Amino acid sequence: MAVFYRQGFARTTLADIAAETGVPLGNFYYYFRTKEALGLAVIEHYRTWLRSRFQSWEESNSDPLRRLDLFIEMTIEDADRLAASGCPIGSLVQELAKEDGTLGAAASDLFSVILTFLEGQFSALGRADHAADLALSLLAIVQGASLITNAFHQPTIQSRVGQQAKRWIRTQVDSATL
Amino acid sequence: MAVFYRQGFARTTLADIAAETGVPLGNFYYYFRTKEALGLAVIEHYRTWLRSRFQSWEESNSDPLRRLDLFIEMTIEDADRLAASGCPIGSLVQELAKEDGTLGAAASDLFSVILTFLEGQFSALGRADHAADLALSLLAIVQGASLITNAFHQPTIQSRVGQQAKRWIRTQVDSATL
DNA sequence: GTCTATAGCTCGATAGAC
DNA sequence: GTCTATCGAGCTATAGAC
Repeated sequence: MAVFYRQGFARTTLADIAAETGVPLGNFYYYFRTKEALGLAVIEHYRTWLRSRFQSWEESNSDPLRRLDLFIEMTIEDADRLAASGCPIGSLVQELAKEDGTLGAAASDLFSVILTFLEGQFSALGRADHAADLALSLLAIVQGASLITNAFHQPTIQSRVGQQAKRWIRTQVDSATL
Repeated sequence: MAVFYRQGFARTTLADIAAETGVPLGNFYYYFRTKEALGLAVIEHYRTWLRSRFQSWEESNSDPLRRLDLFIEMTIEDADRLAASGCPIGSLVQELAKEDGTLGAAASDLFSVILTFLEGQFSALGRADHAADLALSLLAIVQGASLITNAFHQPTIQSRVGQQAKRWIRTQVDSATL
């Protein structure tokens, strides 16, 4: 996962992973039939990681607005990694979306998991009418921020855009409360 | 440019370009010393294209708010291409940002060109205080939208997020006018 | 300047000893 | 199950005829 994240999927060779893990090259093909299968396993890991993250937020926090803040703050706390290699999920989606097939669909499905969570929070905040649009916009701004953060290798960008996103959410929620 | 855009830089071979253009493989190395030099030429083309686009908007339209709308509408009109292959500039930046060196820096510089234009419009709208942050946020939301649009291959996503972005701009500008 | 052929290398995947 | 050696395909880049 670490090597795929740092270098991207296509640019990472099995020899790279073998060197970093100490696992001999041939062993991978005992557990994974192809490099694509290895990629699918990584995507599956991200999926379960996302689900457990969201579940823990929903259990430990009853305020939907606070949960949306946690989502944004997570990316701000990760800003150093984002500046170095971008969002691990976003760059996976971007790289694999262009090639059709199983891998691209599996990666894109990670966005569905995120969108479902965000939509739930906006609905709970009284914006069930446009929850889907608001979720799309929030995911877009966070993903775009991490792309720019990575492009300029400047962690502060993620934080600056993140603060704007928090303010934007409040304008959307306040207009519903009125 | 078309093949790089559809397939990405790394995944595109010179044989692909030769097949699509009818230019024999060896000829490329008469005009470009390496594949990287060919990539730099493509980036340079995008840069001049961006500059002429922005200049034409500034000449034909005196309202900065209208110019920001034009920027968003451009991505909406391009939604079909975005759904198929993502933003040509954004995917270039994403792919090349991870590898250091000339190519990544040149690609990221395209974002600087866009940000400078957006910043100018926000400043003209009376938000000189936070023009840089607003420009970052607008670029982020448009780039993120195109990533999601591409991930799900659904052109409508770009339009839905674009409308949200237009509304967001107005809330930022109105608060300055008050 | 244009084109063909191919060198030199790297990668994913496999064979087969242990 | 673990590991080494290597095959075959495909890539960038070059050599050299025209």
